[in-house]
Amino acid sequence: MPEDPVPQPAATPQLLRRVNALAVLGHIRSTDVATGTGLMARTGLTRASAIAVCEDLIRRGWIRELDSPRREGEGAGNPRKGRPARRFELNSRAGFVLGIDIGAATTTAAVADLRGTVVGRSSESFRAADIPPAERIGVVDRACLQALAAAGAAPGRILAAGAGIAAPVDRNGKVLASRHFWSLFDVGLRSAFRELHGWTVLLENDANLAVLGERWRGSGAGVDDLVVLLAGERLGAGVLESGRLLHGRGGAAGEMGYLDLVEGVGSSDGIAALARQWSPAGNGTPGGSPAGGSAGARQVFADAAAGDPAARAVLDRISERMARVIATISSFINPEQLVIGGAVAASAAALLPGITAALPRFTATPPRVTVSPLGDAIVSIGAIRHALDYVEANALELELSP
Amino acid sequence: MPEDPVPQPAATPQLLRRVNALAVLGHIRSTDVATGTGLMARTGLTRASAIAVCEDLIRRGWIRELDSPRREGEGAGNPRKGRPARRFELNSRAGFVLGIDIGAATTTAAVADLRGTVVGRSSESFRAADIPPAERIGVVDRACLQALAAAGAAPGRILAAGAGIAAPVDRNGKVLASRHFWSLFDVGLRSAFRELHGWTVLLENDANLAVLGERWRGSGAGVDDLVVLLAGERLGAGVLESGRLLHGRGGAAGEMGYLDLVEGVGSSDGIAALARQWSPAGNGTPGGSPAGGSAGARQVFADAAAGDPAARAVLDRISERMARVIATISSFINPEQLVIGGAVAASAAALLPGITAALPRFTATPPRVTVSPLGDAIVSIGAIRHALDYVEANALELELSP
DNA sequence: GTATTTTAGATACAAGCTAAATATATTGTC
DNA sequence: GACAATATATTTAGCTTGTATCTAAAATAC
Repeated sequence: MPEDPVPQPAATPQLLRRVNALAVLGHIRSTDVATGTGLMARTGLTRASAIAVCEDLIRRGWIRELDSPRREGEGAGNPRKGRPARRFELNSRAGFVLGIDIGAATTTAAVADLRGTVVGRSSESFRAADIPPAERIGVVDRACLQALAAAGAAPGRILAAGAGIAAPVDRNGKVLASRHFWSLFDVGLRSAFRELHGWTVLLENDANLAVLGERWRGSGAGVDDLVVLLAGERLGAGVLESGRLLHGRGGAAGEMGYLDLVEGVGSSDGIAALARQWSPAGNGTPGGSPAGGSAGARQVFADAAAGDPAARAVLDRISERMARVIATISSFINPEQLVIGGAVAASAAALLPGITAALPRFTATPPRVTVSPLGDAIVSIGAIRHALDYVEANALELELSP
Repeated sequence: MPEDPVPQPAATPQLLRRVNALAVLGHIRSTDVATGTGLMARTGLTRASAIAVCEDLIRRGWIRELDSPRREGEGAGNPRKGRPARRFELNSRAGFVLGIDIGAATTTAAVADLRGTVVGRSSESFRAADIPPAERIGVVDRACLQALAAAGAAPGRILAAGAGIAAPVDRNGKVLASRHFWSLFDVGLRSAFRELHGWTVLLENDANLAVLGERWRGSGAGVDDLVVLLAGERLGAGVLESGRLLHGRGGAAGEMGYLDLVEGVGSSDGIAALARQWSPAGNGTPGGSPAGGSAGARQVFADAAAGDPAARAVLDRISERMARVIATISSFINPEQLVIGGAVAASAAALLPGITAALPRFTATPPRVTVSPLGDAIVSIGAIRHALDYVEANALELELSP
């Protein structure tokens, strides 16, 4: 007999405390030191409620009260007279999150505290391409444990782990790819980490995490309609619309593999190939034989910077192609800003003027185009942000270990 | 002295009633007749609370109680024994909404009750292209008042009006287009209708409304990742991701004007032009001179249906182009389903097999492709849905006039 | 040392929900 | 036709979380 499920549990008085506590916690997180008066202003609660909520949060371990009566020179907002306010601050080491970037060759894990400060980081490589699933998860696990050791945090203190892979992941964390070894990180990683350490794993597409990271700590700070082109081994887009990640039906939003526009553009190998293809026959680059991979791509950028006209021409054409890709994105998504990130980002600055110049020819609403300052860490930083989002939304349901 | 604004008002006990009342109202809306026991099951409330909420909703005018003790043969869920349940139903004529489709040439207004049943409809044409703003709003106003008269509803009973225009509209209802006469419907329509009748106008892009309508009453019923290609005078896409409309920064998401892929495909004029361009030199179509506009397009479809090979070839090429557009959308949005709507929809059924066959060549994640059954009403139905969404979300803040 | 100012803490009370006990109306059975 | 069974309604008490208001405390300024 199938029970009628309750779609939304009834709103009980406890919901009020939950809502208000999250608002209070959010404000305390956003500021250095919070006082009752400050909380009243930002949350609309009365002092009595605000302080009751704080005491609740102290009991749960999320914040703590400072005992020193008041620091001098605290700033403009600090009144000179009156009874000193009770002061609360985030207990930023009440728990930690993991941000994991699972690449095809290497896995990087970073540990961050509740303020998002990275306190440990470690990488591990997959030795062979064809290792059994358990081994793969073992490699990821090792990177995580090393990062935890570096952070001096026990595994039990991890509140959530964000993990990015280079494959479509739907809203429920299910991996769509059937081709690669990625499919093994789906149920496998989640259940393995839950069993091994009790961790909650939030699996996401790497480009999606990149856009979260870029908005948080990159050049897209605070932009709610933001796209990151993650260009490296492959080209993927992470899309934020109105501050929300786009997934689409099967998590394949931003998967541009089939776009012939994209061909070659946006991956190191591809750029090297285009350079070979587009260069004058004999190959005019002084760098010698046109190497493939990132070395080849780097060579092209170096030659162009040195003034080599052939290399310049290659970059111009790449810029134009890139502009077309960006314009196409703008047609469907209309972002305010687009960030180029990933392995190509380092050299992408050279492409920026060309892209910006070409864009208005292809779209009426060109986004601002920038290059990510986050480098290799873009996905792991985004994974941290993703995990923190989860922790912040579920703070009152999570138990902090002492 | 700038007051510190309260971002989110504190959650007070009244919020509980609000949340629970909306849940109850939602269930009553979804069913024919609701009882206390049914509400308990769906909302998780206790009987006492459920009935208290109902009495509140009755007082406010949204629902009413049926006096007849119980209808016989009510259905399987109706128990045979026991004290008869109090029975509540939606007061579906407690208020009305307007759905307005403002086209370049014609404005159509539809009046619907709270269940979404259309109870009045009317159209008005813009006589000249260059009429002053006030006139334009007057034409729209006339269509609305005629529809209201047909519905037998007083203007004061309109709770919200959804209005669609063929231009980008951002999340705040601001029109982006500078070129057309659309920009005049921005602040103008809103303030005019507020002053004239006290109506709240929700302005939206027409394709966005179309996708809302299509999910509600079209072939995309219940699909949360849905795209509508609105093809007629122009080609625009309305995108629903996770049940939410995509706008992008300036409301220009789905504006494909600049995409050269799109050229010709998806508008009647364009199809006629392609037919002329692609037909064998002398023009093999028996329909005589290749007319432009929808007549020309219709001719191509008719010829193809009659077996004319040249016309067939034209349709094949159009199908392939259409498939490429759809595949590009899939790369960025990855919808579960894509619906072709608008003036072209009537003949688009002939293109469907070709599109469906071509799609897998261009994308790994092809959406289901269908043709809208809503015809010309697609935008106005979507506008009704949009207005109803607003009314349903703000029911407790809206005052019902008796 | 006293007034002023700012915050804390305490008390009273209101809204909304749950839970449990009691009351009521209908059907089915003997 | 009385009575049990059943499903629902209604009432009462109590809990949680708020607000509002009053009083107390602790600092600065003069």
